[in-house]
Amino acid sequence: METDFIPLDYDYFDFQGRNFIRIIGRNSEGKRICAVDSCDVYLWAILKENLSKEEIKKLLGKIEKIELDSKGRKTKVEKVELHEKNFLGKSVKALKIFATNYKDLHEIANRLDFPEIEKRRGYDLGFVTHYIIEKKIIPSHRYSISGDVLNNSEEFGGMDSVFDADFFIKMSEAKRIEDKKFAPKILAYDIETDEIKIGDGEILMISLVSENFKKVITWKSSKKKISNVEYVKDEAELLEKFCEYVKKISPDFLAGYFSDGFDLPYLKARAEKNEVKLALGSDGSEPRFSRGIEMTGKIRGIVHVDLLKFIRTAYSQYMQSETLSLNEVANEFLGEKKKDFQLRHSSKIKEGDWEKYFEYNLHDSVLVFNLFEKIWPDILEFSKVMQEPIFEISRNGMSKNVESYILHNLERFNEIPEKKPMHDEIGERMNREKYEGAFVFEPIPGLYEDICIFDFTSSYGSTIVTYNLSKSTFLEHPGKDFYSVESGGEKLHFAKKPGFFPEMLKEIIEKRKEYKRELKENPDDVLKKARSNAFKLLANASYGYQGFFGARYYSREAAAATAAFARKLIKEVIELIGEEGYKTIYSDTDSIAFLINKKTEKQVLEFLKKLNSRLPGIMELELEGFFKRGLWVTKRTGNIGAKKKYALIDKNGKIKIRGFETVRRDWCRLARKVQDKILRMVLDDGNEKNALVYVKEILDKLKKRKIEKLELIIKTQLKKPISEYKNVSPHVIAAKKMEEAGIPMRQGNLVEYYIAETKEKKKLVREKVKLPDEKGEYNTEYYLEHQILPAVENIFQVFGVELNEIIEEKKKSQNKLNRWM
DNA sequence: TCCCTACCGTGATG
DNA sequence: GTACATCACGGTAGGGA
Repeated sequence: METDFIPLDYDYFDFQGRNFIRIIGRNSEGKRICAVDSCDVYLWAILKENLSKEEIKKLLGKIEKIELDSKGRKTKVEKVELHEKNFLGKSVKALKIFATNYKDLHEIANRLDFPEIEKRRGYDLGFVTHYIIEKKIIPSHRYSISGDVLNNSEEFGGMDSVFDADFFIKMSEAKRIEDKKFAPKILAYDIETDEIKIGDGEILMISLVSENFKKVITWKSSKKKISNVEYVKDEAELLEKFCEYVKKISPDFLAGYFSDGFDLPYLKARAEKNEVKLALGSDGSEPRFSRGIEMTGKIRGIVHVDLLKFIRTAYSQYMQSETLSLNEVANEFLGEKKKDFQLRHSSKIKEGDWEKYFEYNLHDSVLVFNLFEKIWPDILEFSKVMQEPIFEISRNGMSKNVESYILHNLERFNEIPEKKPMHDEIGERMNREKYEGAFVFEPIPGLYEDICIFDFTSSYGSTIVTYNLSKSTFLEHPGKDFYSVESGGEKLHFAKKPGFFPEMLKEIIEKRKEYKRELKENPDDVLKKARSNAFKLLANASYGYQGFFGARYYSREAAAATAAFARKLIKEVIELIGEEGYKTIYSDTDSIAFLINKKTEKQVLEFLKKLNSRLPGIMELELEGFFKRGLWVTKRTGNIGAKKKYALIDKNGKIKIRGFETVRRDWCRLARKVQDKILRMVLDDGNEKNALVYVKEILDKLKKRKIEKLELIIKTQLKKPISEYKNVSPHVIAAKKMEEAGIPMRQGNLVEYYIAETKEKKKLVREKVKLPDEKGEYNTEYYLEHQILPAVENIFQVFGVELNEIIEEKKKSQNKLNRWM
């Protein structure tokens, strides 16, 4: 049989002592294909230098004789070949040692303790990754495959008859073909339960949403007929019905939100309690969970995607949302919110409210479904670019993604993969001293007019490429042709001969530029946008990757040198900008803000061109924008300019605020709103007059308690378990109070509280903490002194206005007035 | 008891 | 499973006066 096919889900099994890959995917007719394949299994033994032919031959003979008997599986080294390879850029002689089973590679590596062998590599990739590298069956691309169709065959122990697929193919050939649009079958799901802790309460309902399919399954409430709602007898039947629908719909993706950490483990736990099998897998198997800090739930044959995880790695740093709750994320991506419903224990839900609860539950799945469709192009491109299955790329952090990209591109450089760091090595790396990071210019506080901002495109990425900075190009002792830079009082040297890491990164940056250019011509091209985005993220993460202690290609020297070269260059550019007659007012890492000093925008752009022609390597400056005004303030402690805090307004009146309390979620809404408004007024008007009137109004309102309590709620994240805090800060007290109220608090939870008036005089803020629904009056003095004034004071200071004095004056005059009356 | 400083902790920038 | 360093600023802990 021959068919086209998009591989989506990969796993492997053993049959007669050998490894087989099982790939589930779909063809263009919408049929579900399960393809089985195998590949060579091997590891590398890198030989010491200057071994004679004789010695190598002898060694080969010894290795070929290795036999294993581990865990009842008898295997042996099948074949050994000698190859000319590269390892960390150096050419080496290496033995390719073939084995029967991937799981035996570790054991074989342990047996290779011959003095002729320098290093053993390539046995810690995982079989799926190894297979993809070996056979080039890259996830999410389209292939034409051929092979025998298995139908009730004895082969693989009769697996084909158990496995739910339209075709079960023993793959004999595969070739990549031109891609066309692929619309996967998605099923979104969401559960509602009585308790938050996994398995503690009953599952009340499950909602399922797919293309033209909406359903809530429940065993609660009287069986009033409501469209989309299906009633079952009890929780056990609910679980079985859920599995039944999943099987019937047979989706490519089962998508949830925080479903790795909640929905799926909850379902599993309740299934165990009810003694029901949660047969979600295509072969009737139950979901499997990985142990670890963060759980992941895998379903055989269906790709389980927890959207929260992908959103966290791919988007969160560029998002506006203050939390990654479904409500906020859906609002930002789709402009849709969750339905309003006050969640409570089922025993407290009145008969008439159940319908609302069902709607709420169903709508959550609708949001998840729509979210999936929205971010699907990015998921698909990530998978294609990193060449790993969607299950992995949707969960991996960016360091893992960078590493996947590297591993899948090593062969072009004839490179043997480096190993993962062992436990002790990770410890050593973590204990290493921090290196110096970016340069930040200390601004002189003030309101400035006519500002231009330049920044370096992919600054650190371009630096790595320009100066060839990587583990394999780092020179312990400088040789002939090298780049060098000073960092932390020592000189770091890197060979000029291009290394594979900078070379790969160069390709990434070039591709990113190419797709970005194409996107400019055709802004609606979703695919190009996704691809451009994937390469952008990859380029941006590569610097952090080299400094990351868990990286295979970790190089603190390369990371330190990257920061050092970037620091040096930006200082030189600031110098050049000054020589041209402009005045730099601020700079942070890769951007420079300067006054254009009565010159025209055209002149500035010409200067930019001139600058670019003088920059080394692939370093490139681009125009960030021209701005009408900009404001820089002092730090609250000391009279120097605050870094990482400024506000800009462009010619269209568009405002950009960085670092100010306005953009920080741990300040109350009132303080943030007032500061935001004042910044806007000051930037619009160019003076403080109107802003002053406004702030006085607000202060007045606050004193008269005309501000709603909701505006004064402070939100802070609990970053670790309550017991681990050394300092008992207000948010820790609030978290403790919530626990006492029966709300389990875990790290990552957002704590909300306000500061209240107290009968006795209390010194510490934490003694005045109350939960939002706790009775009490808000503490006007606190909000005045610790929220509003701190947020606006130094803005007025720029104009020589001391807000404190004005308030004091007012008090004095009022006192006088009182005396008169 | 008050005051000062070191340190903790969160959440920003890039 | 976990990319990096820099920075502002509120708050508490804890010592000295």
